[in-house]
Amino acid sequence: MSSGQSQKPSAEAQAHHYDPSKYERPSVTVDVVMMSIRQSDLQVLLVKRRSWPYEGMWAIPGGFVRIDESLEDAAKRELHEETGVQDVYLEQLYTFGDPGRDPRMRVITVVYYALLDSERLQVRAADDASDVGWFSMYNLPELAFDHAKILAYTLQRIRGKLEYTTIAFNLLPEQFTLRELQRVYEIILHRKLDKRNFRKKILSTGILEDTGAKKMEGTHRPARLYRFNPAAVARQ
Amino acid sequence: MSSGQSQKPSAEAQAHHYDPSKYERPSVTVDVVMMSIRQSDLQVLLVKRRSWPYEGMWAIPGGFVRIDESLEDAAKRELHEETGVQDVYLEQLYTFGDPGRDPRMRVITVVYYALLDSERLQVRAADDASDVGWFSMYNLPELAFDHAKILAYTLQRIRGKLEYTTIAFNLLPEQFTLRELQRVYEIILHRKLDKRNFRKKILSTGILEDTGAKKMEGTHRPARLYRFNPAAVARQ
DNA sequence: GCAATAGTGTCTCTAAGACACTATTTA
DNA sequence: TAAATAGTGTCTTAGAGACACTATTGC
Repeated sequence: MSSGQSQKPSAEAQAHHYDPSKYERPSVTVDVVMMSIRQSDLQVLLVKRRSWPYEGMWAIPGGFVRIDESLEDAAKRELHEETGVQDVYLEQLYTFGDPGRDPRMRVITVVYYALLDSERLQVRAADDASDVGWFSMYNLPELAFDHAKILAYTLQRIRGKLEYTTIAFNLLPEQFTLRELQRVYEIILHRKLDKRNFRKKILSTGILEDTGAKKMEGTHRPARLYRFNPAAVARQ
Repeated sequence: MSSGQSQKPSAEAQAHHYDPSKYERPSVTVDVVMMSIRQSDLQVLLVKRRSWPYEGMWAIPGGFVRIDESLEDAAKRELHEETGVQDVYLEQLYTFGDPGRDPRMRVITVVYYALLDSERLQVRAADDASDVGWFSMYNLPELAFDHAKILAYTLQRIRGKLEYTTIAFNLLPEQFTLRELQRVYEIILHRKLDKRNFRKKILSTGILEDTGAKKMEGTHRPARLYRFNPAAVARQ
């Protein structure tokens, strides 16, 4: 049970009168892996540590879960504080809680990841004053705690989800071309995809809606702009 | 970051001298969804609550995470206490932490699930004295807390994993017939599978090894006994 | 030889992947 | 008309699923 009392017969006596306040409790934090497509690359937002332990190293942003907020609310708050954006795709990744992962005390961290449309981020581009920065998921700096492991696991997860979900759309603005969508897939999967097969597959699912508009850019044929059609996903 | 200190510039002053002991902390428990194939059914081990809240209702077994044990160790301990078995397939499912999910206090629970070979369980069959019982995942009693939601999510997860992993083997003894393996798939997916297609697909993966032995049982042709070959999985 | 379960092969259909040319725009 | 990117179709192959009969055992 997920409760304050154990129900095992073997431990019944203590369990029944268990007072959790008597026991030392771990701290619970929420860390948020915020990713976006920037400079044709999959990048993650990291913060630089200013004190022991791991002073000067980069870390995934996070903080304590407040006593009256849900885990997801804590993650949303963290996300908003760091990037200023709201209404973002957010998903729980995994909970890491090995004793000793933080030398100061026992910390259990529930990790979420967020996929951000870079266009909505540009507002806070000046944020890069000092100790917050975007890094390529393929070329990370030295990371504090077990954060290298967490980012490796995140990448694995979003690659898996890319195949059978619509998470890629969260990295693009509302309207986008098929080529832009293909680039998102290529960047995350880290390999080239065949243009004809990609378009055939995506369009055959029916999850895209032609907006009728075209993206004029440069001295070449303009591309159609599509829009994600959530209704089509539900229909499947 | 997954640590005791926030690194946001905005909160730097407090963050730098943050003392987590000043704040009210949530409790952290580990709940374990223990499942096994029993009576041609997918069953789950539940414990009956003896006190408020949800008195008399059934719940997923669980307990507090000790300050010096990992989450997985806590889950293993819980599993061993309830079933007496060790070396079991165990995987983290999800972390549930909405405020109010336990009316007594803020409890964040990291849920694991375990798939047990029913043959190894028979030793403790007499355990069903009073407040521990096996229930069909398809016909659950009224459950305490948010445990109905947790079990629904568990079923969804193992169905997904069945397709692209080898978790099914954890529900069978070391040697088993193809018919027995097919029954495991049918019970979890909750639909009939075609015998020829099932055998073709499983055997084509090469993850099974013919033991040479046969299972004689009843008045009919005996079936070949196979063994799971983990080496073949790695090779894939 | 009867009852009961084990074990086997073919055909169809769909989806994935390899692969190269035409269309449209601006300068 | 040149440069640059958008957009399109066919063939092959692999895997999924529908489908029915023969093989082996104990009694």
